[in-house]
Amino acid sequence: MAKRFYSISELAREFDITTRTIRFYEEKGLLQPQRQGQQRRYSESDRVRLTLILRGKRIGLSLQESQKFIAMYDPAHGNIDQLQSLLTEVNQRRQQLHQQMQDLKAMLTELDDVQSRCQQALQHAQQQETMS
Amino acid sequence: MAKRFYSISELAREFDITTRTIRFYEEKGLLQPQRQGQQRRYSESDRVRLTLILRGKRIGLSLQESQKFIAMYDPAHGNIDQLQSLLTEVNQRRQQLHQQMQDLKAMLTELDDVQSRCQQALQHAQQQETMS
DNA sequence: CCTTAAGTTGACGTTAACGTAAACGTTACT
DNA sequence: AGTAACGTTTACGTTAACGTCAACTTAAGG
Repeated sequence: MAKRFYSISELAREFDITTRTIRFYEEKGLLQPQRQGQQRRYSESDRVRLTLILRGKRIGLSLQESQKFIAMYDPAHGNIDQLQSLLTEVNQRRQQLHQQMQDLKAMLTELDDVQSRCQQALQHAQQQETMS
Repeated sequence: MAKRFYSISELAREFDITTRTIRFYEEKGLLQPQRQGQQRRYSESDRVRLTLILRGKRIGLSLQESQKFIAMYDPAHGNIDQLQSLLTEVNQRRQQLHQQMQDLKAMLTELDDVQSRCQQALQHAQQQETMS
């Protein structure tokens, strides 16, 4: 089984971020670790939240957006209206993510293009070099 | 054929951004429109650059990063060393984009999960409602 | 007891990416 | 001549996401 609890600097090392950053996330309401006296104790679920936040950052989400995403995941949506609005939000997010997918694919093929042209150019340049 | 030139507000309308934003991108060296007297005239290639910038933003790139991407695209890389370092940079970028792809896919499947659970809950809730 | 390592709470500083407002010029009606 | 509609520069304001101290506490080891 995994470890029961983590200290702040353990998490910082694991994810290669500073402790300041972790405390900042707490300040913004993205994490709520327990306390043992003064010190913060991070549970496995805190750790998961942190990975979600950082994944969000990698794809360009703001902390607020990541917060909303995480809120979507846990199942505490009581009445019908809430469920409805949650569903519409889910669909909006899906749209956005699909758009990002398209953008990523486009950029990747463009990179392929750059790469092959670049290699071509290298071939020529190196031939020139051996000629001189 | 497309239009020869665009005014700043035309582009602003088309891309749903402010003229301030466009001038800001110029300030940062991402655009270099011609001038006709005082006023800026944007060519088709300026317009393309703008779309690239905005696409970059959608996937979470900073303006500097977009700038580098765009710089990669145009073929003005003279000597061998430059070509080599360009190739390594291309590969780094590719890595990063692939990571983003993974992240996106993960989030999308999680959204699928949320959605189905959400619909389940709605079913139950609505049944409850007709019972009362 | 002293030091060292890790933790804590303020509080101010910084960078990116614009927003906002002032003060002004140019063209185009009417 | 007046007044919109569009453009310009300059400059200060703002928000997010931390960085960077400073001043303090707490726990562990020699």
